[in-house]
Amino acid sequence: MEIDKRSGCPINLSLEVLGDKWSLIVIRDMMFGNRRHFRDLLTHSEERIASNILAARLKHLLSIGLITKRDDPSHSQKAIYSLTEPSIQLLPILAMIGGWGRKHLPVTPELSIRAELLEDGGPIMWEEFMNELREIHITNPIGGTNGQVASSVLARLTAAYIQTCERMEES
Amino acid sequence: MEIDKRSGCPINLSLEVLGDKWSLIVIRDMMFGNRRHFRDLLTHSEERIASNILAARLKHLLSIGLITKRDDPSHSQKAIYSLTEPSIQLLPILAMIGGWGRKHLPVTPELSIRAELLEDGGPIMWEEFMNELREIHITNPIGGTNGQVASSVLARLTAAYIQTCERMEES
DNA sequence: AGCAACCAGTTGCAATATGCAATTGGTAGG
DNA sequence: CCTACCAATTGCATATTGCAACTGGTTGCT
Repeated sequence: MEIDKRSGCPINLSLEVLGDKWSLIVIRDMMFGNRRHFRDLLTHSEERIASNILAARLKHLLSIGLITKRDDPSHSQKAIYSLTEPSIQLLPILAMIGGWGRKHLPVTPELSIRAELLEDGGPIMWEEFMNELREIHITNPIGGTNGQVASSVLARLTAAYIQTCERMEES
Repeated sequence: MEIDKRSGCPINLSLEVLGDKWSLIVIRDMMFGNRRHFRDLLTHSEERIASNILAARLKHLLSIGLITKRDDPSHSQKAIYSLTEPSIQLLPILAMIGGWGRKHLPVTPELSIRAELLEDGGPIMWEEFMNELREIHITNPIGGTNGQVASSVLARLTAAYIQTCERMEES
């Protein structure tokens, strides 16, 4: 991949790690769409990522510790990808990037719901959400896969989002 | 360049516009290093961007309205690049990206000074800084080029930064 | 047992983007 | 007139992305 080390500037290093068109999309889907399997990330995303690129991104994110990979006990060849503390701490940045895009770019209203909720919620909601993510991805990464999560913020966000996605897939 | 429109999601659109390895670096140098000319951006940056790539990025940023270009009255073929309101509003995001990198990546302490000051300053300082940027880049884009700016925040930030850069160029 | 559907990827190949060095046409100052 | 500087551009090698088809394996159903 890329291990240039162009400079040790924090912004530059962050960009060397996350500054491409797909890494943050993958993290976004894991974070807000609760997508934890290869197939989920591949097919249920708006942007139709190609399988080889998804594989490369996951490998890369894995190698720098932004996600982890576990076997899914329910299916011998299924893998569960989880966020880690560093990637969970990207939440405020993703929230602000969404807010910026919503303000300055030609976004689709339906797909902006998530960004809008996050923006309205502010730092307090972000903290709450991050705690839920820690629970789901770090404390109990296996159980969090299916729907038994009682997390209110994630539930609120994904409900609106998944509904929209499915509505758009039909049409 | 790229006008895919993979989806209208705010995060995705932002990434389509800024999700590469150089665009935010250029904005960073204009914003925090007060670099307004091609030559400045080309040679006085840590990461040694190539001239063709810098030209392509500037053209791209220009085309989407994140920067503007004016003739420099002091030199007929010199151009002054300025930030616009949308790119000035990227400041909090750059500040947070810097903070994240500082926390999770192997940054160089000297080059982290800027990110540290920004982080410590918090949203209040960001507002102040953004107002200074509006003054320098929008209200009075020509005069702001050389050193007569009395802006305290920018002065504080760039002083530490430029000093470091020069120290490193010597060695 | 047999078969279709699903699983996480991999492969080959074309299209794009990036990185580097050299060069361009023009201006400024001495 | 000559050197230094200006904002790029060109040609060419390498790296990354994007697309479609395919792999080897597992699961659930009948």
